Amino acid sequence: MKISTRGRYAVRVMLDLALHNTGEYIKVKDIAKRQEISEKYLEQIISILNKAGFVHSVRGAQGGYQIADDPKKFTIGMILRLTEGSLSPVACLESESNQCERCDTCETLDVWKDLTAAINNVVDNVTIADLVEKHNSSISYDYVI
Amino acid sequence: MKISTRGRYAVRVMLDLALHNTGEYIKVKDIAKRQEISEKYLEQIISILNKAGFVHSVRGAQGGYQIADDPKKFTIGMILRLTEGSLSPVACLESESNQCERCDTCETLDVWKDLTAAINNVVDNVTIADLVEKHNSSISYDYVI
DNA sequence: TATTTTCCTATTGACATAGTATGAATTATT
DNA sequence: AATAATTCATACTATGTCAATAGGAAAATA
Repeated sequence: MKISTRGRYAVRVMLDLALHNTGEYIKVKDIAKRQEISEKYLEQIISILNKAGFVHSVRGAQGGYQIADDPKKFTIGMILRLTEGSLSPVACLESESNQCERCDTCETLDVWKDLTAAINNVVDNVTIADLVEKHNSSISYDYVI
Repeated sequence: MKISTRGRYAVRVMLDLALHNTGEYIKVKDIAKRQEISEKYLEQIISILNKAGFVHSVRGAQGGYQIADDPKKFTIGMILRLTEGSLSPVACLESESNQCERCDTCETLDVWKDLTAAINNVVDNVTIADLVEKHNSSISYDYVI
């Protein structure tokens, strides 16, 4: 029941791009340095985000990445589902084709349905913008104290 | 983000033992047949339940297993945590020693905390007795219709 | 042309999952 | 006492995923 680094790093990449969205393109190298993540591994992860249109890229010197839309538009759920696949804790709830023959009489299925709903309810109601806001408010606390 | 067969089978074993709790000891072979799970694999899983005291066993001919207490006493969460380990989706929330150095400034940590709480809230509020009840009520529907 | 960057794909080591296999220990039955 | 039935313990295996690492091609800028 773990979210892999792939999914967690993807969220951090999106947040990093949102926080540093000055108009310039942001290099993987810089994200990797800030987030303390392997450059080469990050390349793979950001490539997933890129293919899905969550970020857009410019190649070559002075190239890099930008977040592709308003941070409000990206929920944690979207990012995790993209990078991790379905967040349902059992395969039977992913698609019709994954259903087993016991589904009709499965006494435990409702638990997994409730669990899936609870998970979705959390991750679909937090956006990158929320994390940006949280970050900014914690920054200003540092100032005040 | 998947619950493995180990955890899911463990829940089904506990439910099976609760449903067939006539006073006789129930053989792995019978559970395996009803649940369509490999006998040998089930042995390993029920052995975990046994060591934790969730079931108790009698060896030898006519031996087998019984659920060790009132089905109300066993939540899905207890069973899953026993067989799967922590249900927290990130390692940082499992124990002090798993915390990384970025914990203090980690903007995503709150999401994982909320997610953990949501998961726990579901699995800790469903007991084996609830599943028994659900099973019995669906049985009686079959009668009526 | 040289440099910087993204893009693409292959490979690797470690680990977990989902079993299978073998047999020892224990108890009831005959 | 012998046999059969059962749990208990441990080792093994095949497959897959994770978390990278590695090497270079393609594109854009300077």
